[in-house]
Amino acid sequence: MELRIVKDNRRAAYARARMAEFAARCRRGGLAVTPQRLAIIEALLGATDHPRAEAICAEVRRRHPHVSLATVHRTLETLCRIGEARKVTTLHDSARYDGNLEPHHHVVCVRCRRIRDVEIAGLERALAGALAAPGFKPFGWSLEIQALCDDCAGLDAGAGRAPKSRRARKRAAQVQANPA
Amino acid sequence: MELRIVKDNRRAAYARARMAEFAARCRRGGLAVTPQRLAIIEALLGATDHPRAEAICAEVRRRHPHVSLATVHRTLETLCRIGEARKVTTLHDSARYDGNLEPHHHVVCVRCRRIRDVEIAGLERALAGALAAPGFKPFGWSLEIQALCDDCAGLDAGAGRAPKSRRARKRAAQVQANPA
DNA sequence: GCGCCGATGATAGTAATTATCACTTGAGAA
DNA sequence: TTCTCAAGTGATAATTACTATCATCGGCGC
Repeated sequence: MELRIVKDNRRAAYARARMAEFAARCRRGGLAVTPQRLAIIEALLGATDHPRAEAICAEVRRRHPHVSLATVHRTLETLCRIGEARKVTTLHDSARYDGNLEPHHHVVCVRCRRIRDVEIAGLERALAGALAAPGFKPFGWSLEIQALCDDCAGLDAGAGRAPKSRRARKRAAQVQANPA
Repeated sequence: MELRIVKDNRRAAYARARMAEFAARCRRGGLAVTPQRLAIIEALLGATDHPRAEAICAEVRRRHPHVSLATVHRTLETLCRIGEARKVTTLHDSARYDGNLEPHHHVVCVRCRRIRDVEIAGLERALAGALAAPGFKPFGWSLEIQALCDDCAGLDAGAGRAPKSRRARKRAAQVQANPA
């Protein structure tokens, strides 16, 4: 298996294509198309460094100095919900530790924050030697599977009840649409 | 490729083995063996739910009610540094967003928090169908490669200078030993 | 053009770390 | 065993990244 760093220069065309259909996608997702949302998705598509909300906000403010950081936070979460963005740091709420040093991977319920260890037979072998990303010295790796656990999937299918995460109980409503 | 949830009942023996060599490993890492550290690694090895610092602290306090939450935070990071624990949430500092919806993966510099997109040819195909973890409804997945970027590796090899992350500049010193 | 409900800005509030610092203690030296 | 001292700890203040609240604004369906 071969690893290849994604080139930044591929991005311009991709960003243009995404911007072209953004308004339609918003409406399809039941969202109003606002100048803030346009500016935020544009800034996100223009960045290849997986920015934080603060960085997006700074970029957006170059043209729209009035935009609030709170709006940027809210909008980025909204974009993830309708599938227009991904959060790289799935469970960034709080640090989670693992005593298991054997090679293994994780299934994560994005709603209740449950994490289970899983083993994937053959994956180590298949990836061996493929992790030498140019410009980096790798020392570990792990596969993360984003999911809803059966309990949470049941809740979502039903009426939608409160999640158990710390920050943001309202996440309940948000996660609803994320897993297509 | 086949996925298998790691059974909790395997853990007791594993935990015992790890505890048996913990003191020696601490000394090898240049760390004092304190009752707090013993209690914390024991609590971590006794848990299969990838606990937060607060949960570890609660467990530890059942026997050592005086232990400080700050010590638990510090110790967990220390354990990661000497390789006795793993942090599941590699970049939990702050939320990072990605506008790239194409299937891809990430190389992460744990020191300067740089993230690059990478593609791994054949990985999608190899894993197809293998992600059905019993008890979960998966909707996404991604491989994370933990690394030092060349810049940071250079710094570490040299004298060890300040990192760029937000929280915790002292992390500089800590990361030093992690990538074996 | 009108009106409504979602969206936004400003700001206060919250939670998870992290820093600080005085005091304690593990562990090698004597 | 006792001594010494740097590493480790507890208590708590400080920081930071979000999240809630709420008055106001403005897309968008009519």
